[in-house]
Amino acid sequence: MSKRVRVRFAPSPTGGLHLGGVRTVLYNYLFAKQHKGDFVLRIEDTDQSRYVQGAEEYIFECLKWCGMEPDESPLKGGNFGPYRQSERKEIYRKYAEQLIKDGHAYYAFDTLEELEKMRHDFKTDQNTSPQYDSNIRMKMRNSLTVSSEDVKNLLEKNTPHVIRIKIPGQETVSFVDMIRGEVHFETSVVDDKVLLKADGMPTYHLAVVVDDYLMKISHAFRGEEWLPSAPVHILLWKYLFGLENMPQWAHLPLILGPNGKLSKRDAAKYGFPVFAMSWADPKTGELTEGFKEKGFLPEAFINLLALLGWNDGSEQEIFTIEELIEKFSIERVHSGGAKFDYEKAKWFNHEWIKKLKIENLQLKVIEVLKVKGLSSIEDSLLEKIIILIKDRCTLLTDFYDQSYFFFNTPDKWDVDAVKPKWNESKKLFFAELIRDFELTPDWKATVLENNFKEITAVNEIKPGEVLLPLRVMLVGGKFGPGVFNIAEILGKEETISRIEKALKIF
RNA sequence: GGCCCGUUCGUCUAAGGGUUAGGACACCACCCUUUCACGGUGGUGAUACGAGUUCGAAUCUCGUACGGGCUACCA
Repeated sequence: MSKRVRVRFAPSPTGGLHLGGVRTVLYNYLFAKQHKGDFVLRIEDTDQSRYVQGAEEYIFECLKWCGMEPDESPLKGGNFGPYRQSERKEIYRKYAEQLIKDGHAYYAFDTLEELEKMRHDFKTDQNTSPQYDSNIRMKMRNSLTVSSEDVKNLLEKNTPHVIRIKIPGQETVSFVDMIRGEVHFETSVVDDKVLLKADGMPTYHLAVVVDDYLMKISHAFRGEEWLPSAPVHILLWKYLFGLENMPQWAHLPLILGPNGKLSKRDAAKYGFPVFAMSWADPKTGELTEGFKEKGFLPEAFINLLALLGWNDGSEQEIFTIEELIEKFSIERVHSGGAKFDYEKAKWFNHEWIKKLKIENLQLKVIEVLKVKGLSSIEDSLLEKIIILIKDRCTLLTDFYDQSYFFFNTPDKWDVDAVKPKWNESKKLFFAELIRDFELTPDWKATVLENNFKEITAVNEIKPGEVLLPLRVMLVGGKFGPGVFNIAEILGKEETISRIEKALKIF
């Protein structure tokens, strides 16, 4: 029988959560939900020098916004805690020492300067970045080269040291990746990675293996950048817990920017977000805008991310999270990296704005308008406006640009659009229009349009000649939905007052 | 440099040896629209290259080229 599905997302709290990270969460989440398994959030904060205040809370916020909350996490707890690696520090040393006892690891006392010297001294044209590996380890200062007596002494004197894995010299390490199939590595080109740092904290390599074991992780999905260190993890599994207990791996393709791996620089350079939510660096104060703040719906964000490297084989592109849970399959994830296309991302959002129920959309629009200083708008009024403009909105922020004129009487007009053809007969026309509107009992767009056309006919004016001026009078410029729809929503009093006000200027 | 992964329209991708190589975004044209959008119809546009296996290759194999990742007491 197969074991319970348990997956994890294991970010380190160092800053904004980017697209690739969210997609990794998503694939983990979909897989867990589809198999009625558990989705664990583990914080990998073993490098205190890179720890950033607030980054962990920020990650929780992002997952919440995306609607992918973990079943177990530092916040929520669970049966396999603690879920912060910094709080599990004591656990790792035991395993590292076990490895030493079994001859799979050793103490290394080399200082940072000595390591640097090694990299410099052994550097050749053939080997531009020498590694601490089976060829070099015997030339360094470690428990393989120093007498056991001296090692004991050094340890007793609390000499700073690390524990390194002893990678076998000639061995082929293979494993089956759920996306890539069988992958092989020669151990002769793998280096003796540090497992336990001088500060007693584990490195990623040790921590990921120990925690995946202790947390009973069944499937481990992570970014492709981890593929080169997979043999280290495989070997650790073999030495520590047995290959038969190892989770199944899947290395997800990278999400690329215009030039290689997507980065924060791309965001600044090309004007699209890379983080799920805005992130303010507490040190520099630098603010990077997120998809949420840019005006994306979480449904659309999830949807576009899911399709970046995966599809269900059909031509369907718009998926709800429920559909994704049902149809997702890790085997159909691509092996090649995907370049992020912001135009397509916006298209997804547009589709979702059209698809979303008005009630749901309304809540988001209220937020957007509030940010712009428009609050306490009557619900039924807002609903009418949303229905009228939603097809022309791609981002949630567009709802402001497409609707502010309903709430603010224009005080500036695109006079250039009107003035050149403005004349006395048009003035008279609008005077008559005002009189007509005042007497109109049924304030409906269709009625207004009919009356408008009748008056143009009587005055022998082409409707097109006065339609644009009317639009400019009502909204200030050459934009917006149908003029009579706008007038209907504005109401009789406001419509007439706007015409009168503009008439004084034109 | 070494190791690993990858390569179908500009971009995301479909096609489990036999299709006029399909769809979506973007782009272009036309239609709708007396604003701007939305929408509709159509169009331009791809199997990196070279060998092999096969009656037949985008699909399998090998090589080349190109792209990406890794090469820290970072994750």
